[in-house]
Amino acid sequence: MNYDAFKKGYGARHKDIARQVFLANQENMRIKKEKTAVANLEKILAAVFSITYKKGFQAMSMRDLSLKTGMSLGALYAYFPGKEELLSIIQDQGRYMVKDTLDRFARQEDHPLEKLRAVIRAHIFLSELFRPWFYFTFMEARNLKPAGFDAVKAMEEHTQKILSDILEEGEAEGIFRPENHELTACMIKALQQEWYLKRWKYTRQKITVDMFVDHVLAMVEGFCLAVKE
Amino acid sequence: MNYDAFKKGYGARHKDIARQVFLANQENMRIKKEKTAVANLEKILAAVFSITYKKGFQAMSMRDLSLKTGMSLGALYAYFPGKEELLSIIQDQGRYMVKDTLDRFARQEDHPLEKLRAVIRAHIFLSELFRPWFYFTFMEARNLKPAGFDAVKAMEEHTQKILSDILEEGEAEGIFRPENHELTACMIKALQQEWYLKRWKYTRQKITVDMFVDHVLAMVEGFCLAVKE
DNA sequence: TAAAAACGAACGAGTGTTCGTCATTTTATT
DNA sequence: AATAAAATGACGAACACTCGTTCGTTTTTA
Repeated sequence: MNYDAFKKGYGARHKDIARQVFLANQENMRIKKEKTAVANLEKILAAVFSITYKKGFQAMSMRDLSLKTGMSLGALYAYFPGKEELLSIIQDQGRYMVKDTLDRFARQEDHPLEKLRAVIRAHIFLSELFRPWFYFTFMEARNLKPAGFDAVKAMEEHTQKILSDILEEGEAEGIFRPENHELTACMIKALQQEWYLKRWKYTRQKITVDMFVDHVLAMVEGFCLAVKE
Repeated sequence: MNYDAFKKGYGARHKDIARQVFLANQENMRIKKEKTAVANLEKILAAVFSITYKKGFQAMSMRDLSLKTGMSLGALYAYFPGKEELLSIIQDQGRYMVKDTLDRFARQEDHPLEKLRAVIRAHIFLSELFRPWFYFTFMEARNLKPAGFDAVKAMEEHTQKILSDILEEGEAEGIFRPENHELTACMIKALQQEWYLKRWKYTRQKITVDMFVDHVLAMVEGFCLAVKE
């Protein structure tokens, strides 16, 4: 599966994500009608990503956000209780998207090697499709309150476990070499993260997602696969 | 070479780094005597790292810094022209340390495989020794002005080239497999960065630098080494 | 003509930075 | 060795500004 195939198969678009955000936080919003809420949330999210990509969430002022969205300060506060809560809302949604997708792709395959490939691919392709979300989630995690940051850590360890479980399973079947699978899972996660943390580099070097994914898979398989005698 | 050996062999300590910072920025400081300057710079740097690790540089106020260092607001401004310049000073010094060390270790070895190992090890061990510098350099890079950020990009590509050159050289000698060495260099850099970006994870899982380095090397060599017939 | 949504001036708290003043150390002179 | 003079460094109140947030009002929608 390449990126285009993934993109077509993966239903959700930016508007759908905005709708999910609305439904999940409806009780904290003063906006009643879904249509207006979703449309404006989409504008707000896009503006947040655009502004914070360059200077970070802390440095983004509500006036920046007002200017970028074309909405007034007062209007913005109808969509979220405060700046800090806006951060949590985005982080929560970002985590939900990743967890939901990875679990889904892990269940689709049966053979450990295919499962490993599917999960690694899904993560990188998803991070390409929702790059701003991924970048934001990583870079702004430390601005969360302790409870929020704990959720980030838990999520990191959850996705790590998905990978190490697959490796474990594959070792039991004699497909993968015996190794420190926890550590290998960490390495895989590091490689995945590279893609959305340093996109400027790959854009400049004209390296596509598909090339990147293939290289990651080659590297992981070269290390993990049991040598055939 | 393990971390302890690296640590002993690597001369510079925190005080020496503070001295380098003083000598490099002496003309912008109102402090004349080296001894006082170095002692206070050490306090300032430590305070900056301690504060920004949790909330980032933008969110650190000069009053936070004053409180943590025990120095008055007025005194702080005798050591750097302004908050933004303080950021550049730390970033510049961080880059200088990495470049200087990597170039040194690359020159020490002759055989491509040994050179590759030495450079990878040196980078990770250095990031362990000066973890706050590395974390700060990565996380606060986007707060720099365009010129500063360009320097960061150039540095990233310089260290990538050190690695890809070694791989190229090794391929010519038949030691390494023919591959997209640029991309492999990127992967190696991603693995190295993982160590200082997610230290909390490795501390919790009781994984030492030496274990981490060995795993990275095993992975890289498993992928790069030509198969012996 | 209500209900819903958007508006933006106003508020108090917190920001980076300056500068006149004071304490301390070094140098020069007796 | 004692003292005066000069240089150095530290201090923190004060300034102009920006921040997140509120709320009474106006505009738009149904």
